[in-house]
Amino acid sequence: MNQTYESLNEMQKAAVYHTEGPLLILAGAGSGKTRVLTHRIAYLIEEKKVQPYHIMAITFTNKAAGEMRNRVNRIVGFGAEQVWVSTFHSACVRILRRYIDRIGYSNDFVIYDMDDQKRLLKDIIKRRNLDTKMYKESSVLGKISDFKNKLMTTGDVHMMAQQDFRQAQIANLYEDYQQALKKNNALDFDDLIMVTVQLFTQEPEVLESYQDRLQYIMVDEYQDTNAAQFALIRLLSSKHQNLCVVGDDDQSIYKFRGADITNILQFEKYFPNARVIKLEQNYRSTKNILNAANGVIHHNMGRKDKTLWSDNDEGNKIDLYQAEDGYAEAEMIAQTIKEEVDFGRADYSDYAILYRTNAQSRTLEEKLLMKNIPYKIIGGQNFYQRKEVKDILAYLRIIANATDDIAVERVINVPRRGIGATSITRAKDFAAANGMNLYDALLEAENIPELKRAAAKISQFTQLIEDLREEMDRLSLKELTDKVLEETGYVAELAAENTDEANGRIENIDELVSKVAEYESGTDTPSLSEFLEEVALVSEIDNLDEDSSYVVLMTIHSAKGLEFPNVFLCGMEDGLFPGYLSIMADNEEEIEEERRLCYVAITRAMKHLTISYAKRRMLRGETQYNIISRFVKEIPAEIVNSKNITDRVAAGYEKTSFRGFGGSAGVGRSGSAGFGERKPGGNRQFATDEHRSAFKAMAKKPAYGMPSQKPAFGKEFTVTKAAIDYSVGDRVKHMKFGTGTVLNIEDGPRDYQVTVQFDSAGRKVMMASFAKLKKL
DNA sequence: TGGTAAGTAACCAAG
DNA sequence: TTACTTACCA
Repeated sequence: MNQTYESLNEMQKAAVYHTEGPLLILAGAGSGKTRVLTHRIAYLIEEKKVQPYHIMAITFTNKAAGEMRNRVNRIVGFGAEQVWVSTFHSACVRILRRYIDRIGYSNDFVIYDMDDQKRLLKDIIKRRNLDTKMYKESSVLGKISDFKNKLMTTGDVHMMAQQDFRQAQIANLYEDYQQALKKNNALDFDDLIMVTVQLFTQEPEVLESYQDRLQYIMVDEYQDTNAAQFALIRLLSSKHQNLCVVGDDDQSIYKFRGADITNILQFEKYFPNARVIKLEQNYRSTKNILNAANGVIHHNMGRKDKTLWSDNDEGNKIDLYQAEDGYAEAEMIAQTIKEEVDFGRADYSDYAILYRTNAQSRTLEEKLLMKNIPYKIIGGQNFYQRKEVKDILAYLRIIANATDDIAVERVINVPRRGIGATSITRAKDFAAANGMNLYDALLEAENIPELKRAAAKISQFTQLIEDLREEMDRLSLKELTDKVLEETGYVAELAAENTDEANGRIENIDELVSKVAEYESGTDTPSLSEFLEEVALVSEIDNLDEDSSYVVLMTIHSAKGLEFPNVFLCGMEDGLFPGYLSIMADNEEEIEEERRLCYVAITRAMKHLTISYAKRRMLRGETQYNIISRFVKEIPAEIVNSKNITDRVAAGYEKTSFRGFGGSAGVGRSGSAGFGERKPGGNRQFATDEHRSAFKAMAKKPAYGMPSQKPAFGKEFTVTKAAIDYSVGDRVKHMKFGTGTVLNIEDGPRDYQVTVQFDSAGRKVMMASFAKLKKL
């Protein structure tokens, strides 16, 4: 036996050697599952002499697929590129591009993202004359997504709705939406999976050809699969039965997008002869970190019993900081990182800052910027979802697919051509009345009497598109894109604006052009539609580069599957994490999902975990007072090193921040709107020079060092204890939360801490002086 | 009829 | 705090 496999532990070996028949690998966090998967592929090829062509590995992100690909290449060498390593979505696109015409679609379909979906559905809701308050696109879209994830057709939904009026309306919307997609020659993300399943069920010989090809199938992050994905892999593997899934029920955190945890909990039911192997040895984290994670996750019921253990050192205790507010928390994090890097104890790339919601990134970003710490924010808005990028892509989409109404509507008046909402509506009505696509209607503009003067402008637009389309074959993709920019005058308009924001947008467009060029030179047979497809399927995490030296900021969701020597887990407050909604839901399952998320966060850390929370925090414009997260309390106290924030950054924080930069709530924030880095969108990464200039730009902003901020310990901090006229048991009224009962009053150093059980808003802990409670 | 200013609702997480 | 709708003016 090749010594490659000798480095594996017994359980890992068992998983690698079990090649025939269904196999469920329950792989705890950091237990080396990717290693097992790659070695398993190597083993199949080298020892079992399976043709690489017969092996498929499915992951959830392109990044994970790329990594697996590299690792397999490294172990196996020649032939490995034949292994099909892919995400669910790209695998389905590849299958559909080839065969979707068999079930009545066109092979050159486009892929709609969330934004496109919303636009499409919004229109449909309007056309059905429904109250847009009652039927919001996002919630209807959520329902439709659920239907598709469960493989429910419009017929199924109608059937289910029966005499439920609202449900029937939603079924109608679903039906209209599917029709509209088809008319636009488009599929949404969920369709990619569902339609592939439909293809396989309706066209057995297509299915069989894939079954014969894909004799060994492996699925990573199996706990995140939904019913449609499960159906897909079940179909594919049903002939040869060599399905190996790897997952961890404790890390199932995507219920909200349809992940069905029963896929993993009941795997043995679906595959009675399945072998189950548990990987419980963790190679990633210190004992303390692991114990913290175990302490938390053991509070969940209904999980497969397992306990992660480790041979690693005990390591440091978990640091726990309490901060006055979100700014102080961010300051602490930035300061700690800076000190440790300056001392040469670590590199910036050793750090990740994790949070529950994307909104938290702003404050952190601000503080990192001030301290010249290079960072990268993952998430928020994907590069390809930014307005200007989507606009240009829309032009390309129209050129590739004239039936794409959404793209047409998006840019028909961008840049301004004097074609207003009314004209567009009239054109759309005309198109709808005649069963045409919008673009075809536009071509007829001269013959639509209602359009009057707008007709000429519309013709100019269609002429522009027709010209571009005509040149398409003569030009490279890059040239075509340049041509679009030039002919539409898009960049020219932005350039004329000459604001920071407009210039940022131009930069993004330049970046798009280089991505086009990059794609073109890196592909044998580049095509516009393939480029658009790639663009539709990239995720934020895909462009995380481990080799660059920057601190990474991201949500816990994005962090799944990654690891970092040092992790900051911030915003650990009830109401933020676990989220307000999950607490309100009064449903233990929701809290359990949040708890799993917390488990994922903790287990990202290899050596050092720092948890922090703030006494008060600005959230969508108002200050909130939250108590420490219940999850923190579930970590065994003896491995927690509890510190007050001032211990850590006493000098740095109190002297510079309070006075100069407004560490207090309210001040400082206002400065963020204008500095140089504010190109619209999410991904920013700073080299030192950019930092410096951004810093300068920021320093100029009057908001910083505002005179209104009284010398240190202004009124924000030295609160005279309010004379309170209520006591425990009294009924009180709060401006926002309404009426409630006082549960507890604690005498704090600066103020009274009052716990109130509100009748509708739930339990809140607040400072008496801020809460301004009125006795009833 | 199209563009702009004030007013209002929203925010969890993502391929 | 921000993104988007409604009301209003040219």
